[in-house]
Amino acid sequence: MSSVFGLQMENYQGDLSDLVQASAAQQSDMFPWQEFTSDPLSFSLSAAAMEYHRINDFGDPFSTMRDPLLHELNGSSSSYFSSPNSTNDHHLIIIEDTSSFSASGHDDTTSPCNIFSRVQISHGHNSSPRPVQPPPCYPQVMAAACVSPRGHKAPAVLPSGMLNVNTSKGCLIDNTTASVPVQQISSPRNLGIKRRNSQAKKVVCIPAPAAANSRSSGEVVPSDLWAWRKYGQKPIKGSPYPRGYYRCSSSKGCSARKQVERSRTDPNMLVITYTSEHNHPWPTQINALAGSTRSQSQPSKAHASSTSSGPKIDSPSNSQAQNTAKETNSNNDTKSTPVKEEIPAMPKSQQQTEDFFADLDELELETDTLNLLFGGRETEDEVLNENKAIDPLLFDYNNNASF
DNA sequence: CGATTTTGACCAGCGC
DNA sequence: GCGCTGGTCAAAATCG
Repeated sequence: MSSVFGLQMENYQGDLSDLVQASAAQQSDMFPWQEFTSDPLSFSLSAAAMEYHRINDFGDPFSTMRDPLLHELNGSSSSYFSSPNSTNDHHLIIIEDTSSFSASGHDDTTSPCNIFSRVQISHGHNSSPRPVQPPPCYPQVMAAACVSPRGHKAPAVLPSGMLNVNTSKGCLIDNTTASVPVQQISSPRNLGIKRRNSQAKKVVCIPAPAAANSRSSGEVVPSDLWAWRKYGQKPIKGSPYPRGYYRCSSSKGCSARKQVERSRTDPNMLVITYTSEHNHPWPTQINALAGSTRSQSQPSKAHASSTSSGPKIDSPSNSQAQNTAKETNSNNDTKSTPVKEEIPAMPKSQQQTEDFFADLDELELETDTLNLLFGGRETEDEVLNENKAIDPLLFDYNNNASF
């Protein structure tokens, strides 16, 4: 299973998938990951959780990006998680990019340089990164973490709580030190693109869990904790894979959108582009249901083979689980649904990582403790922040401790 | 019946 | 100005 996660600037000049690859290569060059691969898992979930909370408590430009898959990438620090299994290391490298690249090669000058993040999980140190030249103004700050696949229950999900991202500070620094982006600002055409791409975007590159077992035309959409409704699909020039367009269905009026497409260079990778922000908190058990997709409302079916107990509709993570189940169900559907999440068979090499996620229970406990440490939140904003700070996936992990 | 997915059509921006 | 491409809309189909 591919193990590259990437969160990066949307407005990167060139193919996003290429960027993903480039990111992997660059990061490998920039950071001696192998030095981390031996780090015991104990390194730290707790430390990461602490850092995560610290980040969220002290604010972050991404904090407004309530997408659970995104905002959790906020933060500063370079915590790193390593799989106990060094032979199957999945390194989540979170990089915050300060630059603003236009997907069409133009600079988006309106976008704060630090509103985009880049997350990436490099392959294990055994893998040889491609000698790709990093794009201009590449992120100089990153955090790394080892993220194990969710296994058969939740593929391609970013364990938000596990992620630590560099704060905007690093980005700002990078931005100021970057020598490339400036030159991209001038073309009059940029203005047009700027208008179109004026909204902040985040690109998340994650492994396509269903690549191995999905339908040939199928696409695995890793679930995040939001409810998404597909409103379009378009073939993308230069890519054999269509791009799916989704909008948030958790709340009416929410302008949050995301695009899901496979990397043209690495079909095992999914490039998810998030646009706009959610104007509502994370899906609660109520709105998660309300906004859930058709398949999401089939928890019983989704978890039919699951050892978990009954439908899980009481947390955002459940929504996610349902999303995952949704994709799984799609395999059984006679109707062909190109864009579906699927639950990949867990590779043996990843089975060991289950322990890793099992440990997340402990992490959640620690998270709760941290919440206490950081004081109670009584105002609505505080509650909201807390909502953003707590990784719903952690709940999912707990609820699905059996996987 | 309500919500979602599918898919062709439409629109806007960009390159030539 | 025209064609290409990407993003969105909306009607029909689908599903529980």
